[in-house]
Amino acid sequence: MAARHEEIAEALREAIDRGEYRVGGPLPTETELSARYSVSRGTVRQAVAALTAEGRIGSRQGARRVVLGSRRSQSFAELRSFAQWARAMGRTATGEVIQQFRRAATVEDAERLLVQPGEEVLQVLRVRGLDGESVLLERNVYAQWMADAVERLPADCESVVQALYDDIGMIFAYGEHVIDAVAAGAEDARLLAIRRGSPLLRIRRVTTTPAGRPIEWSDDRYVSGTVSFAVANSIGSNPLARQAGQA
Amino acid sequence: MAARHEEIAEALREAIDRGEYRVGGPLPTETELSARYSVSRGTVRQAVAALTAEGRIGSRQGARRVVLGSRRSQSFAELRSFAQWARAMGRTATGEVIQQFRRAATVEDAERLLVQPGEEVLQVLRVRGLDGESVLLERNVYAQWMADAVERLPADCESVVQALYDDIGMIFAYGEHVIDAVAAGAEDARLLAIRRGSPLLRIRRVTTTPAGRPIEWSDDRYVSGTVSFAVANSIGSNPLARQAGQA
DNA sequence: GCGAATCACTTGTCCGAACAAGTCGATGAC
DNA sequence: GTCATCGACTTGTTCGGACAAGTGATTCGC
Repeated sequence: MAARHEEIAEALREAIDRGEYRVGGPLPTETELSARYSVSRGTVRQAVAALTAEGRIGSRQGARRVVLGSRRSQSFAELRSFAQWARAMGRTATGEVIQQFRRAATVEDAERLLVQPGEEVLQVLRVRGLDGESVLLERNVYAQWMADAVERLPADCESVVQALYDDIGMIFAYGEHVIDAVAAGAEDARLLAIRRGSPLLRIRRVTTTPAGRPIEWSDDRYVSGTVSFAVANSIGSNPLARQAGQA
Repeated sequence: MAARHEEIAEALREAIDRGEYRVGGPLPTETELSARYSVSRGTVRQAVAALTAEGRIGSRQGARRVVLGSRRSQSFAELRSFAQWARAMGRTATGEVIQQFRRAATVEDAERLLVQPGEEVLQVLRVRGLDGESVLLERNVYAQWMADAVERLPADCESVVQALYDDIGMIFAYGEHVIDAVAAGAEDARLLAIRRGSPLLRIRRVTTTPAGRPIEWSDDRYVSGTVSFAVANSIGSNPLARQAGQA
């Protein structure tokens, strides 16, 4: 954290969590904040824009900004890495590779990974746990240029993202996620030790490098009751979009 | 749409959808865009910041911005209104009130709606359909100051949000949502005409006015396979946060 | 007493400038 | 051929200013 506007944003977050600014109450004006932190109004606006995007404060032209709520849960540790998130929550993540093999890319694979159909891809099936309990079944398909590095990982690798960063400097920069609910199939039920037909929260995503190159796509299924996702939206910006159901 | 930076953002969105900028390819530089649209660099940055937040483009210091993907689905029609979303998808939404009564606020109600425990609230149970098929069970609790207006609505009101806006100018400005999966209970199964234990996608949310005053909280349960949610995240900003499971 | 107009204040938009930090290809040394 | 250096280019950060647009309390007229 170097940028001044990030420091200010963090200071405001902490002030809200401390209760310095009451929920439902007003935030100081831009002019007052710029005086307090000795920065220009533009820098203050960058800071409050971040809080607005997080749903912590509301903003309307002409009126003071309003504190909408304080984040009870750790809002760090986001979608990126299961292990990082677990650690931030004070829990321990485990992982185990059940199946791993190379195959030719299907049309679907090719479309998501921006490669040619028939090109080789690496498919991996992992079960992941939290404090010893299995909570997540992960089906990943990696692009060919990533396959070697993934195959070198130990079968019980705790954090894939971290390991790939340490090994080859790979950064998972962007992700696109589709969330829905499905019933556990036979394989799901067996590997997660739950009953067939149990509800699972399914997240399908495509991850890319900072340069926009697709790395992998994944089908993650969480056991009901173990994990939930939170998102804030405002009349101006809607980070989450609802889509019609289709497989 | 009046602001220049919004016009430019929309122009860029359309250009991406048209394929003018290839997926995986670079966007023009800020300097070039500011020349093309005859605006300052700051205005261009506001425009591209919007696309970055939507996950359409990636941005790194020093390198050109990259097109990450074009939104296939209508990215308008967001979390706000079920009916508005359905209409945008070219489908027709229906709604029917199953149950509606006033009761004293529980501690939980009071916390979410920022009112005193014991104060009167209005609870409503609705079933909503898409093209005649029941897909959503909605349990709402409205704050007292909203109760009269809600009770005046017809039982088969198609769009609650729209009706409340037309009646009393009420605007649903901010929402906080928690998403998980649950099994259908007895009541869920009966009202949605599905088997007990079927997976449901559950969205719990609190909605507030532009001034930050809580209007209602809601527990929405979608039949599996009918609706999914999409969200994009980047290394810099994560609109979606994962939370540990707890009821 | 009550509604309408007024007005100070606050946020939104846009400009132009300067410098810092990072990327990426070209150049050059070995 | 390979690798390090360099330099042009691009995005990130911050400043200061000006005006537009909207809010909310006060004042005023009736």
